[in-house]
Amino acid sequence: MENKPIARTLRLLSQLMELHEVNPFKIKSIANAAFKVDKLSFPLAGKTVAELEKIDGIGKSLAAKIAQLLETGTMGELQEMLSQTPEGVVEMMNIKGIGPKKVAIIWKELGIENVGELYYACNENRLVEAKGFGLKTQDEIKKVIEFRMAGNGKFLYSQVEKEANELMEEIRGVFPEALKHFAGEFRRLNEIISELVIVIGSLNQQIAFKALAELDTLKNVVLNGTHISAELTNGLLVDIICVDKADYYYELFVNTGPTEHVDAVLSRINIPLEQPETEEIIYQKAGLAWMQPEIRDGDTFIEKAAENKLPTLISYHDLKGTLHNHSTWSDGVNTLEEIALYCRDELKLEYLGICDHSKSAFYAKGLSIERVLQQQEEIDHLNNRITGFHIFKGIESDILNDGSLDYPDEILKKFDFIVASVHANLKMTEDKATARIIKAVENPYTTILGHPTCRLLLSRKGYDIDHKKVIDACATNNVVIEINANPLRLDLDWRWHQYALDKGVMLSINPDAHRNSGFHDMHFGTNVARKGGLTKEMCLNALTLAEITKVFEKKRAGR
DNA sequence: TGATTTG
DNA sequence: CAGCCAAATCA
Repeated sequence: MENKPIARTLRLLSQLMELHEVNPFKIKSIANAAFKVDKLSFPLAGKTVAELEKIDGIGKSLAAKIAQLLETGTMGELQEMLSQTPEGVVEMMNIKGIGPKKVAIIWKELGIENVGELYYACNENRLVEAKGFGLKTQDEIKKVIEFRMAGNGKFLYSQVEKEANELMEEIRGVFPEALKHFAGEFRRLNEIISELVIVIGSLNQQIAFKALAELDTLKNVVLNGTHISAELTNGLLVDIICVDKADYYYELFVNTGPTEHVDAVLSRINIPLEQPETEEIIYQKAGLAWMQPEIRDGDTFIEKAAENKLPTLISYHDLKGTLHNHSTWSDGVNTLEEIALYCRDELKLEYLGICDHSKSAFYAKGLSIERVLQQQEEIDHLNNRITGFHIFKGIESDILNDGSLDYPDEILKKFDFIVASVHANLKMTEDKATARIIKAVENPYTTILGHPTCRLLLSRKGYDIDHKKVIDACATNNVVIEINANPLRLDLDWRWHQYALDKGVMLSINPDAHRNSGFHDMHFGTNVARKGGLTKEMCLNALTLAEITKVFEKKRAGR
């Protein structure tokens, strides 16, 4: 078991204890341990009880609990608590805006036992009756539940990828001869997946059904004509379509979708389309260059395909460095040196931009002015010691309420580059939020605008901004926009990439890594950048060390 | 820590 | 009765 699930289990335990009003000191120590476990740079699995006890924040009783969790997969105390709590009540604690204290009131005072009932109660205006709740909280809860309902059954690409590939491997194992490929949203590299579609050619559906029903990765396998519907173990719907070998490429094209794209392409074909032998032939007959699945969403690229002017999409291996990352100086897990060596030796990158949190981000151990100076000293040392690599001094500066950055100019001056992003006060009207961001973009010290909308996919809407105005401001002020590569963010949304690129705004695929494994997220960032049509020429961190050094210097000279 | 909501 | 404080929650 990895540390993440351990931390999650401990947090759940602490929340349940709070719900059931257990001794607050106990709750505190468990919540604290959950936080600490999540921040450890080494795995807990395999440690003995004695070793566990030595870890800061873990005492005798917690060591025993974690050992039990590692051994049995659960904890007695947790099971005990869960048995005393309706499932729906546990689920309510995942709703942003209400914590254990408020859930306890909803459950015990109002007798509400699941999210559906809670939604109903909001609509009936019953929540305002309870103490601690007012109209604003009720409205907020209602909105959050509606957002969750809209995302029901949907998964992040990152949550699907591993299981999807395992399933494909299994299918390959069972039917090595058959043509087969992902289609649908997954093939188009969409950030959110509501159904996993696979097309198999040259296979009888009866035979396929029997074999697939045996697989461990699938449940609820049902045969329905040429379709086999099923679910992954995580609950994602799977649609496996069995077609004749001769129809395979046509069906693959149609089922890759989206419908608007398929219709648009097929409507350009006048001659009968007889069982094409590749997807390319379909596009060719439509007078189009073949389009990668990821650029088939929207209508931006069809025109370019007609003129044979499709962009050469960026790929992961074009990335030469990584900007916007966190170290132990703020809320990251790895030390500066560990990160630098990992980037140089494992990822084969030329440079690293370190952007720990700025001083206002208290919850993330944001750097005081003094700590900024100390960190920069350490970076100088490391740059002297570590050869064939460069660390840029950056900061992720909070954009404060009024749009200003988080340090005085004398300090801002000391950074090689600055990522400016919003973290607090997300409930703003579109006008105010846009003005706030634009003010930050106009600041001569801002190099990159970080996660522009602050959204968390499937979990938080983020705030509305006038994308055009913000992008225009970036164009005039020579500010790069981040594609935050965290699979929950992917913000700037790919639907705005072309608009930005047309305005001459560069984009940067930033992992926002808080641990070395977080650099992997650049794959997800690259996926959506491809959807947006990003080329390596317009990607800031695809520049070589020499090139990006010049870009930073030029920006600094311009202020 | 600091903002927001509520009582 | 305005304004302040305390508690819960989030980032």
